[in-house]
Amino acid sequence: MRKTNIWKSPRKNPIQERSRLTVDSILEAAIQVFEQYGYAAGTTARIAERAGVAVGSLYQYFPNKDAILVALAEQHIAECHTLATQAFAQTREMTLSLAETLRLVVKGFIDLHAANPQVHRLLSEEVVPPLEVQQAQMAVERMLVEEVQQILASYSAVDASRRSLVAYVIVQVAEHLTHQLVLHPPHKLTPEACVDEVVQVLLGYIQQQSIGCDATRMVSGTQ
Amino acid sequence: MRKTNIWKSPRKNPIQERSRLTVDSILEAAIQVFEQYGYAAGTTARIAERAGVAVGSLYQYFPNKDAILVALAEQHIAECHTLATQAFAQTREMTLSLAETLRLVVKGFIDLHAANPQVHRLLSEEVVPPLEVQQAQMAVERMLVEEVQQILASYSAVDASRRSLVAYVIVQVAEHLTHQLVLHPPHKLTPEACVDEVVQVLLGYIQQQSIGCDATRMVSGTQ
Amino acid sequence: MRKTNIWKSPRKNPIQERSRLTVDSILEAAIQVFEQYGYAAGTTARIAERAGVAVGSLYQYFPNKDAILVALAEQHIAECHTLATQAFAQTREMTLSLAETLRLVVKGFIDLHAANPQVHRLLSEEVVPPLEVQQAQMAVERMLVEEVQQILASYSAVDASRRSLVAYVIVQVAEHLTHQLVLHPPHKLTPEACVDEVVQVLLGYIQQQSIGCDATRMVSGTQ
Amino acid sequence: MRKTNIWKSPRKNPIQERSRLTVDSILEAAIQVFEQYGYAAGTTARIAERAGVAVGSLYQYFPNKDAILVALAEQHIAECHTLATQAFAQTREMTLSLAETLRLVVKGFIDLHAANPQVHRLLSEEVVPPLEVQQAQMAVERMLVEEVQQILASYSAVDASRRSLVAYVIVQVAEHLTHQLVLHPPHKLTPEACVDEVVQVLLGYIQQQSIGCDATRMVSGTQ
DNA sequence: AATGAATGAGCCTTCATTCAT
DNA sequence: GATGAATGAAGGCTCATTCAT
Repeated sequence: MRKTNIWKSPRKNPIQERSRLTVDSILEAAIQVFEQYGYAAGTTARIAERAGVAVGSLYQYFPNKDAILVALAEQHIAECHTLATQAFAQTREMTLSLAETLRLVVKGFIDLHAANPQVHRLLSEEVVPPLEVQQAQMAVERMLVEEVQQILASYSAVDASRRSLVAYVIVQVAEHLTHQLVLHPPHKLTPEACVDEVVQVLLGYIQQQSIGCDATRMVSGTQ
Repeated sequence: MRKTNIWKSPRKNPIQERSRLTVDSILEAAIQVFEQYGYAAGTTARIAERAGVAVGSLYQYFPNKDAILVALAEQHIAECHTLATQAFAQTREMTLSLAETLRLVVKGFIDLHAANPQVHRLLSEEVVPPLEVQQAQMAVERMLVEEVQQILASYSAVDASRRSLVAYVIVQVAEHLTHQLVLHPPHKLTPEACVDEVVQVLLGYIQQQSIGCDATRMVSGTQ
Repeated sequence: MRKTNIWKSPRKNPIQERSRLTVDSILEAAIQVFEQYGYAAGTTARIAERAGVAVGSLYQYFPNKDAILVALAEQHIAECHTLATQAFAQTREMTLSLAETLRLVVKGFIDLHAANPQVHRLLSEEVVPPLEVQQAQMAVERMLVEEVQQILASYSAVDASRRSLVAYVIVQVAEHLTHQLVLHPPHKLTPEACVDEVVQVLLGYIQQQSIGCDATRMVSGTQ
Repeated sequence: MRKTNIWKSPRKNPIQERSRLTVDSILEAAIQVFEQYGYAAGTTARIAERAGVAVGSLYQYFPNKDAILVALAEQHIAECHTLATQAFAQTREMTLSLAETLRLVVKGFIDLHAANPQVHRLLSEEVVPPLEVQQAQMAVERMLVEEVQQILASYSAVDASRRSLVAYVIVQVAEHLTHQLVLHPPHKLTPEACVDEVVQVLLGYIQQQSIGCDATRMVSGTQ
């Protein structure tokens, strides 16, 4: 993945019915195989076998191994985009407290990760995807940051000058904590308790903003 | 890495001067090569070449490729342990506000990651290390959580019943944010400003604790 | 061969026509290459080259180098079994003198060795085959000893108490002499003359039995 | 061994005391290592280690790995020559029956093999030695055949025209049977009983000669 | 002379990719 | 379009041999 940077787009647009089924089964098989063996050791032969097709057929739809990962990435990113859009739409439709809104957002993040933990892990950790995919990932992240920023604005929770930075940090924290949660769920903690905890982190951070900008000074006063 | 789990210890103990030099150059080269190509594509030939030795020499000191990573891991973990111990020792020696203590802790985390960002990334993301190494990693994390817990206790900042959980979350957040900071330093933000931001997140979370346990209720009341 | 004792079964069952041809050409090439270079220096690359295929094809049908030898062994042992069965069946169908029967048996042994002298040499001398193959070899030998024993019984040539031992010795002698004959045919001696000689050794040994059990005493009396 | 046919003589004649000790320890170690790992897998490093010297020292006395085997061979062949000469000298000094003489000869053969079974196996089976060594081996064998021929002559046991052939066969049989005996001693048979058996084979064969030259005719007459 | 670290050709094996059927 | 046998470059690793110390 890192070595060969030849990322091409799928060879053909599978319009026909059977083609689509084949492509889907290959992608599904790829997820399982990459999860079980990792990307490097997840051979095309194994993917084809699990998909129930011949290697040759695999190469009929994907010009090379990397293209499978790209397809997976694009699919995953699109899914994320949809999920995020829906979640934020909800927060706008309903009239909620900041905490409840945050809970909804965090819930959305968890859904994002739960959708395909393996693919997400693959893309965010094991592999360095092609620029094209990286940009798509960053676009989604930018969108998340912007949405959070709007939420902050709508609640007048944070000074405008810091809103962008705070939103970025919130996305980072939410991203990592939910990621961790989905991949390594801590026993002795119900999913709801987990969400509560993440919300507390974010809420605490936001409330901190209205107290003062300089952490040291702020806390000094507290003591 | 995932497939073959044969992790052995180094072949010979490099006592002699020349040996140590060779081993060091191999480890240094390995870091660079793994960083540039990833673990799977980071071939032993490339490592040897960059180290300026023959492959044979590499295998004189490491029984196989995985052993190089283990050596790297052990070296890195030891370094982390030392760094963490020192940082926490400082917080105890000096009389500081909670915020200042947190800043010291965050500074320690950043040093931890800055020491060998690539190796850290390799171990925490790309690769599934042998149990032995995993346990060492977990031991360090447990130690971090415990130290943070003691800090919380010394400041009576968090209810005893939640202290352990809060400490765990703090370590997670600090861990990820500093990791992100070191690997992808956001331009338009000085390092100090970064530290401030992380401290605010943690501080906000901690102060949240003294207000109420249930985030929703707590915030509802606030509004 | 001695070091790594990982013997697996062939990777896939060659059902298709082309596959079988490839497998056969590989086995044939292996015989030649092992004969010319010995097992250790008979590299898979050389075998593939002589077989006119790529190394990859070799590994499509054999999981590793040892598996080739195992296949060779099994093939050879099966051939031996068939040959031996046929030879002994002949001796039963026809009414022959002991000498003529022995000649038939010796002829069978020679055919056994002539079938694949190189493979036989490989298995019996150069290499330590896996237990599985060893047992098959021993099974064939046991069968030979038993058949010879029955012949001895049918001719009442040897006292029952010594029949088993004598049969064992006969097989040993026949085995080695014919082996030697096929591999290093002595010039100045026609094949028939060779057979005659072996038969004389065996016949002499058998006739010795009816004279007396103690060689020394027996011969002393003769002088 | 088969691949590289570069057999040179030892680099230097170890006259000095310490040198001889080193050479001897290397040869002794080589025997053990070749026995345990086989020739191909018996590395020079292991030999040196077991001999308690550095690899470099090994190469001070032997130009390459094969040279060690040659030295072993020459040593072994010389030993065989000595042993054989002594054994046959005995048969001449004493006045013995043919059977007793044969027993002495067989005893000699066993001593030959018992001296260094491993080296003998190595040379006669696993490895194709250089022409030089092969010739030395053949010279010893020729000597054995000649001695046996003289014994046959002295006992007027075999017609002069067949004496050479019979002697050759006797050596072959004795050679193989004793070889087998030493390497795979059959349980349920005392060493003495083994010797008896071999003597019987040989004696039977010899006595056969005085009956008739053509096995078929001879046996036909018997019927 | 002795040492043992260094060397690198060469071995076994894998796997992405192609192409005849 | 589908198949899967064939391909061969490339990777991990070994070990006979050399040479600076």
